[in-house]
Amino acid sequence: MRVTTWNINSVRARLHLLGDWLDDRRPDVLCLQELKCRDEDFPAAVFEERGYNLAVFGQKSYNGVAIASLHPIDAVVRGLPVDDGEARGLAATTGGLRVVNVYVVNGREVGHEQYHRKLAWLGALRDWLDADATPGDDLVLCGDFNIAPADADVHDPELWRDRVLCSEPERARFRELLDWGLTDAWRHLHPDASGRYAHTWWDYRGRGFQRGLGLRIDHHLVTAPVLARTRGVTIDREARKAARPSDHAPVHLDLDP
Amino acid sequence: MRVTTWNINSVRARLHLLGDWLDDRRPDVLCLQELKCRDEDFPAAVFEERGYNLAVFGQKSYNGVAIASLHPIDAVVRGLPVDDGEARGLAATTGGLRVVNVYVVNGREVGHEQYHRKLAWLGALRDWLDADATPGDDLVLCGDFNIAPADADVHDPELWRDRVLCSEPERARFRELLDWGLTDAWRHLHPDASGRYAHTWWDYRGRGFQRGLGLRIDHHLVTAPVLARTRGVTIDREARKAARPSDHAPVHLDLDP
DNA sequence: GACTGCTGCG
DNA sequence: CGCAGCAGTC
Repeated sequence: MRVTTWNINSVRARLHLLGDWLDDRRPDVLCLQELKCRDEDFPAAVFEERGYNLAVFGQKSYNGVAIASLHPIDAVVRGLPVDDGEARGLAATTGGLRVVNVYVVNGREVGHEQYHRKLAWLGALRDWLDADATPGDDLVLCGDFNIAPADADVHDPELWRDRVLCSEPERARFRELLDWGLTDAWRHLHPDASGRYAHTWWDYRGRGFQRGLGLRIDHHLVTAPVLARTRGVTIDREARKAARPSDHAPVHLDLDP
Repeated sequence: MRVTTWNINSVRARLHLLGDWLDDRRPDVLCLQELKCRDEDFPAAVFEERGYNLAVFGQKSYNGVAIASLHPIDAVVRGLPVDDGEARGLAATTGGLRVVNVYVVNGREVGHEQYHRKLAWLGALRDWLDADATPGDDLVLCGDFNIAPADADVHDPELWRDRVLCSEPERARFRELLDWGLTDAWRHLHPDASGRYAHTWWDYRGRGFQRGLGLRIDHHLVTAPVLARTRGVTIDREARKAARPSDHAPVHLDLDP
C-alpha cells in the first residue's frame, strides 16, 4: 500500500511525464498539490485510464489539491481546515485510510500578512483534527507543509535561520500537529539523515537541485496505527531530474500489507 | 541544389523539430521568415553544427528573416525593399544565386491601414528589383508573400473572394513582380494543380490543416536562367504534420546541377 | 526559473 | 490556435 504526496506545480504542465510516472510508481493513493486548474480543467483521463478514482478540489491559477486512488473514495471533505475560497485542503477515506491532503500557505516572508495567515491556517488544521479525527484512526496527513521542521531538513540552516519555511513559530505549529498524535514518518525512519537526499523541494532558480540546495517541506504525518505498518518512506528524486519537472519531488509512504 | 523557403513562425519555438528536419531535408539554402527573435537570440548553433553559414536579420517579437546556406554567403542586404524598422527583407549571394528572402506585410484586412502598407511594400519590392537586379541574373525571390496568386491557390475561392491574401489589388502587385521577369516556379510545374496538396499555409484555428482549408502563399519566383535549371518544387507537408508545427509548410525548390 | 492569466497578432 | 511579452506568485 503506497500513499504518495507530490506538489506537482501545475498538473497540466506535468502531463508530459505524469502517465509514465504513474505506470512506474503505481501509488495506491496519490495526493497532489498545486494543481493550478479548475475542476473542469483537471486532466482526469490520464488517471482514469489507469484505474484511478478521483477527488479533485481545484482552483483557477493557484492552489488546488486532488486525491487519486486505486481504491474506492468515500467521505470526501473539501475546503479544510477553513473554507476561505482557497483550495488547499482535501480529505477522503480510501483503501482503509483516512487521507488528509494539504497545501499549506507559503507565508511569503516572516512578518508578512501571509505569514500570519499561515500560522493561523496551521492552527486551524490542528483544530480540524481535534474535531474530525482521533489519533487512533488509520490516518495519514500529507502534503506540502511549506515547513522544514528542523535544521537537519535544510541544506544551510544558518542561511535559512528565521526565514519563512524555517522560522521557529512555523516549526512550533508543526510540532503542535505532531503533538495531536502524529509522527513524521520519514524522520522516524531516518532519524539522523540530512543533506540532498533528505530534501523534497529545490528552487528552480540557480539550479538548486543540481547544487543540492534543498529543503524537506513535503511530509507524511501518520497516526500510531499507520506508523506500525510503515515499511519505508522514499523521496522520489528521479521525478525531479525529469525534463521540465516540478520543483518538488514526490514522496512515497509504503505500508504493509 | 535545393533552395527552401519556410515561414517558421518563431525559430525558437521550432527547435524541437528543426535539427532533425535539417538533417533530413538538407537544403543548400534555407530562407526563413517570422523568426520572432532578435539577432542575438537566434539559435545559430543548430545551423552551424550542420555546416550552415548564416545571415540573420532579426527583430523582437515579430517578423525577422534569415538565410542559412551550406555555401559561402556574400553581398548581404538587410532591410529591403524599405528600411522602416521592420525586419522583412534580406538578400544574399550564395551558391551562385542571388537569393532574396521576403516576409511580405500581411495587411490585416482589405482597406486597413496595413493593407495599404502591404500594397506599397510590394510596389517598393518591384522598384528594388528594378534598381538592384536584372532579369538575366540567377535570382530567386522567395518567402511568405501573404498572397494567393489565383483562385486555384485557395481552398474555397468564393469564401476568400476579395478578402486579404486574395484581393485583386494584391494579386495585381504580385503579377507586377512576375512582369519584371520572374516565374512562379511551383505554378509553372503544376499548371492545373489545386486543393490541399497545392497549399502552403493553414490557419491554426479550426484545425485548418486536417480539414484541408489552406492557401498557397509561400512562393519561389525565379528568373529565366533559374527556371531553366528547375527540376522540381515540393511542398513539404510532412513538416506541417509534426508536433507543434509552424502554420506554414516549407517549400523546396530543386535545381540542377 | 517556471508556472499562471492577460493582451496583441495573424 | 499558438506565437510573443508582460505582470504576479513562489
